[in-house]
Amino acid sequence: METDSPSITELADTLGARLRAPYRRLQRRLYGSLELRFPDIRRAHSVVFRHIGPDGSRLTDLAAQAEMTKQSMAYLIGHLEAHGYLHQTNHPEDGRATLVKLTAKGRRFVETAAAASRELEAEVAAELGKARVAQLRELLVALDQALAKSAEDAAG
Amino acid sequence: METDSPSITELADTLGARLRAPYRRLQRRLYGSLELRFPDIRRAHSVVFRHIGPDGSRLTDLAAQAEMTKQSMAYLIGHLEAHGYLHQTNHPEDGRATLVKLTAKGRRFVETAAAASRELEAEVAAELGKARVAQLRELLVALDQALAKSAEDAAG
DNA sequence: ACCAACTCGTCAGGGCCTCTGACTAATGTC
DNA sequence: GACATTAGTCAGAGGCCCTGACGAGTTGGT
Repeated sequence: METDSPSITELADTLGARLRAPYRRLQRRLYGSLELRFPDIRRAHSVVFRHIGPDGSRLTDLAAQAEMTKQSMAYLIGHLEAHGYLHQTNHPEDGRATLVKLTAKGRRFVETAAAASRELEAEVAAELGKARVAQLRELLVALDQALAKSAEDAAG
Repeated sequence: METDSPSITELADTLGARLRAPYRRLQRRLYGSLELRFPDIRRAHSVVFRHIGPDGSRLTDLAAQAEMTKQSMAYLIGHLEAHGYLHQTNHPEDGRATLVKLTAKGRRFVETAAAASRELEAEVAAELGKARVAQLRELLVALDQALAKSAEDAAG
């Protein structure tokens, strides 16, 4: 209370800090609105829903897309299957593989999350105006590409 | 809805996804460049450096600013103290409290991280141009405020 | 000056999420 | 058919965050 001294790094006003603040806020709002209806789903599970294909995906592919180990992905999938969001079957073309698919409940979650996301974005648009939101989106895509490009240059 | 695309949610093109991509990339680049020189420091520790004041901070204040429990903050501080980035002393004005301060090594880390951040940002500016980076910053601040405001409205 | 209420930080314990290493079973290659 | 590769599992560990309970110190009312 007494030492209200300003933090060190936050003063640096890095681009990362500027990105982090709204990202965290958005996350909290979104998961906050979903946790009542889908209490089994936690943040870690979002990578599964983010990458799973409409016709199902292999565990290995999901793990690769999420940039995590197969074991970790299996842990997440196990939880979601136990709670009825996914089901696993033998892959029809590869006896080693499993095919992970959304159940009806899983699809319902994805749709609810998407709707909540759209609603949040509408609130933002009401504050900022559609034009500025569009501009922000465009700049974020450009930023991502710029980072990808300069990473390549650094590696090459 | 029944497309052949590899992902479901990523298609939704949410603002969160647009924010996440460059944020993650930035994080990876930044921590990647630091881990060789400061292998003891992991991502979880960043909240300590982010909030610690130039004259030190109390554990309780750091925990509150990081929005975590005092126990969790103590865990992080313990690690950083063990590796020489922080030191703890009795608080001169409150016998219950400790004062957590950066050591010289800790300050070196903060400065190195800030420099790496500036360098990354320069690379981005080289791609996008200074004007667009400034515009992006401004929009990110506006977005954060918009989210804060609409959260208030929802709560009130 | 006292005592109750509060606050600071710690100890103990647990859960979630991710990792590494070792393994089996199925597939692909020669 | 022999061998390397790939899909996924089992076992174990560590990192990071939580809750609950606690002793020590501070604060405010009387």
